[in-house]
This record gives sequence, C-alpha cells and structure tokens, in this order.
Amino acid sequence: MVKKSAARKAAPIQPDGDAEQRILDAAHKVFVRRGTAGARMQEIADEAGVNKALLHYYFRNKSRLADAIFQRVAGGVFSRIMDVALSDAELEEKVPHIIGAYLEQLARTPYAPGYVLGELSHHPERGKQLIDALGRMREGASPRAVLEKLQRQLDQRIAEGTIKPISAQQFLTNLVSLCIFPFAAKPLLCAVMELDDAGFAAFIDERRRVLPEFFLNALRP
Amino acid sequence: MVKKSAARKAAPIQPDGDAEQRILDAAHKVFVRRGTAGARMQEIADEAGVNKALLHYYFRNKSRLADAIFQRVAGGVFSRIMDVALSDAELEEKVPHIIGAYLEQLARTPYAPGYVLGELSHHPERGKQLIDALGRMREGASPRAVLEKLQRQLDQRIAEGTIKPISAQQFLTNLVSLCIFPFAAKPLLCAVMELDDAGFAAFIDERRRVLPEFFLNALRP
DNA sequence: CTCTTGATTAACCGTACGGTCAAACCATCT
DNA sequence: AGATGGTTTGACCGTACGGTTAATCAAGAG
Repeated sequence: MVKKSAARKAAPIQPDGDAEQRILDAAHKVFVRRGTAGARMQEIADEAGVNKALLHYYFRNKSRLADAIFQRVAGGVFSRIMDVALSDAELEEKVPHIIGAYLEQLARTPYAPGYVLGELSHHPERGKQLIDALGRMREGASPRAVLEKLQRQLDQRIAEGTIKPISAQQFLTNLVSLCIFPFAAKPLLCAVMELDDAGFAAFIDERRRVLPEFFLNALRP
Repeated sequence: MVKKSAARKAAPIQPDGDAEQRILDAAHKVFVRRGTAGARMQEIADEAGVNKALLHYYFRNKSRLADAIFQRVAGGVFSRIMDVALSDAELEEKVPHIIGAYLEQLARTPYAPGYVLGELSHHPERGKQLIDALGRMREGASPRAVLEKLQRQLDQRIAEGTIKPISAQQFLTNLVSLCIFPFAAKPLLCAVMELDDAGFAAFIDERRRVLPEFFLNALRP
C-alpha cells in the first residue's frame, strides 16, 4: 500500500527502523499502559520521536491505530491458545507444555492481559474481530473447528475412562483462566500478597510448577 | 459532611432518591461501560438527570468520582472472596458454596470484572487502595491474616493427607481465576463459542455445576 | 415576612485533544 | 539541473471536555 523508501537501504537513516514500525511500537506501549481512551496521539508521537501528523498519515485516525494495536496485542495474548487444541500430543504432555510456554510469554508482557480485557469490556464487538484476525493468522483455524477437534480428543479419553467427562469449552476456559487471570489482576495480587515485581515473578515461577499438576489432577477420574 | 434536605422528607421530591445517590448510580453505569478515561462527566449528568455542575458540587472532580466508583465496583467484585477464607466450614462445603454465590453475583454484573481489571492495569496503585477499602468494610480482615487463616486450614488437611499440598496463595488465585475470568473475557468467549447472552448464561449455569467438582478434584491427593 | 443556608442550574472559560493542510524535505529518475 | 512523488513537519482549526462562577431556588429559623 505505502511504499517505504527506507526499506531499500541496508542501514536506515532514522534512529531505528522505519517510521511506521516505530509508530506501531510506540502506540503499543502507550495504548497498553493508558488504555485506548486514555492514550493521547501526542504522547504516541513523542514516544516514537515523530511528528503527530505522521500518525494520521500512516493510520488515518486514532480509532484505526487503536484497532491495529488491539489486534496485535490481543493476537499475542490469545494466539498461543490454539496450540493446545491443534496439537496432537497427549494431554499429559500438551497441558504442561502450553502452561509453561504461556506463563513465560505473559511474564514478558504482564500488562497486555489487563489492557485486552479492559478493551473487550468497553468494545464487545472486538471479540468477533479478534477471532476473525486469529483465524486469518493461522490457516483454517476457525474456533468451531478447533473446539470440535479438542472435543474429539477429550471424548476419546473420556470413553477410555482415563479422564473425567468435560466439555471442550469448559476445558479451554479453565486452562485460559488459570493462566491469564493472575496477570490481569497483577496489581491486586501484588497488594494482597505484599509482593514487589521480583516477588510476583517468583509467584509465577511457582505457578509454572504447580499449575500443570493441579490441572491434570482435576481431570483425573 | 453534606446535609441532604431531601433525606428529611418521607416522599422525596426528585424522581427517585436524592441527587447524590442518583449521581453515584449513573456514574457507576457510565464508568463501567466506558472505562474511567472514556467516561464523560456530561454523560453521567444526563444519565442522572442532573446538571453537570452538580457532579462537581458533590465530588470535587472527575478523578474523585472515579475513585469512589472504582472502590464500589471493585469491592462488589472482590469482597465475597473473603467468605472462603474466613468461613470455618470444611472445604467440601465451602468451595461449592462460594463458587455458586460468586457466579450468581457476577452474572448480575457481567461487565464489572472487565472494568475492574482494565482500571487496575492502568492504575496499579489502586490495588493497594482496594485492599485497604476491603479491610475497612470487614473489620480486621487484613489480607495477611486472611491468607494465614486459610493456610492453617489447608495445612491441617494436607497433614491429614486428605488434600494435596498447596499454598493458600495459589489456592485462592486458582479459585478466583476460574470464577472471574470468564466474565472479564465474556465478549471473546461469546464470539469463540458462538453464544448470545442467553447462551452465555447457560454456559455459566453449566459452569456452576462443573466447577466445584473440577476444583475439589484438583485438590484430591 | 426576611434572612440564611444548602441544593441546583445556566452560562461561561481555558485548554487539551483529534484532526487538517500547505509547505518543506529528500531520494530517485530523466 | 530540474521534475517527480512519497515522506515529514510546523502551524493551525474546531470542538469536546473538565471545571468554575454567579445567580436562582427551596425551605427552615427568627
């Protein structure tokens, strides 16, 4: 759509990367820490080291920029969930693996979940937009198909009598809840448990050990 | 602090209740659906059927009003958690009871969790404020004391060998995660599972049956 | 009745904010 | 060198928003 002259050069002139990318990164930071409504175009421009008008040049207006960032952040938070449902590994391997990878990723972006959930609650229509975007990222991974595949795997184990009956919906909801919520409520948990950032990291580390066992144990018949 | 003339009369003149209360209720609605930064003082005034200047008369400015509402909403979302830790009942009774009551309450205010988590992530200092307020509501229910009491109860059961070892922190975090998250992510869950509001209510109803068993099962040694 | 006092309003103010525009910039091509 | 076209900027605009003020209203006290 928009041709980037800097892309042709090996060493870009600008401080780092081309302007559009710097704007996206700056907007990412600002939107996540202030929320869409609380973010200021000027603050994003400053953070990107760029004139405010340039934001409107690349992204027509604030709401388009906000949409782009929301998709980026929410995609980052939720895309990994697909791994659970799509992989063919047995639950006993899959669950610990996904929990470990997920907690690790979230620990790197601890404020993303709070931002995403806040935005979702103020703009419910973004729920639909988000799963459309996720479907576009991973070919043919419609939510319905994903849930059906997971349900088949669960049903087989249920028939074997090796896990208790559970629907794929409840299974996924539980798994995601246990992983994401502690980050979304991080400031509250830190206050309740009297933790600083290092203490919270330790709490998450402990969680990485405890959660797989807790979850698999819950499935045991 | 501020004397209310209408309070003296048996039948208040105003449409319903005194102005301060109507403002609080209106602010509650507006802040929850728009978020603090997205809420407009004018919209709150309209919703309360009152002049905008009156908001500044009762609450000096927007941020004080926002603080009041946040405490109210967040208190409503989290105060019930205390019941788990403070009650003396056995886990097998306590857990299903708290899950049932909690899901029922949240189903009545489904957008509160998203609002609270969003606000927490943009104003982390409110975590501390919130637990102070919760401590004020329930006499001598400091988080530390609550966690210690719960830990004693858990330790006894662990020593008996009737549940697996778990810290009070992880126990509470898991319980709260499983209850609150589905509401905070309601728009997303509805999109993924192709549910309307009635379908979501049914999903929560199913959850009320499934969750106690899931949770207690996870504790089983 | 007047005086006082809290409650309520209409009108207003300053500015912060999202958005626009014409000019300047700069690499590339002829 | 000049022309071209995407990129970047400073200056500007309209308004929506939070907040203030002076006036009005209602009701009790004297």
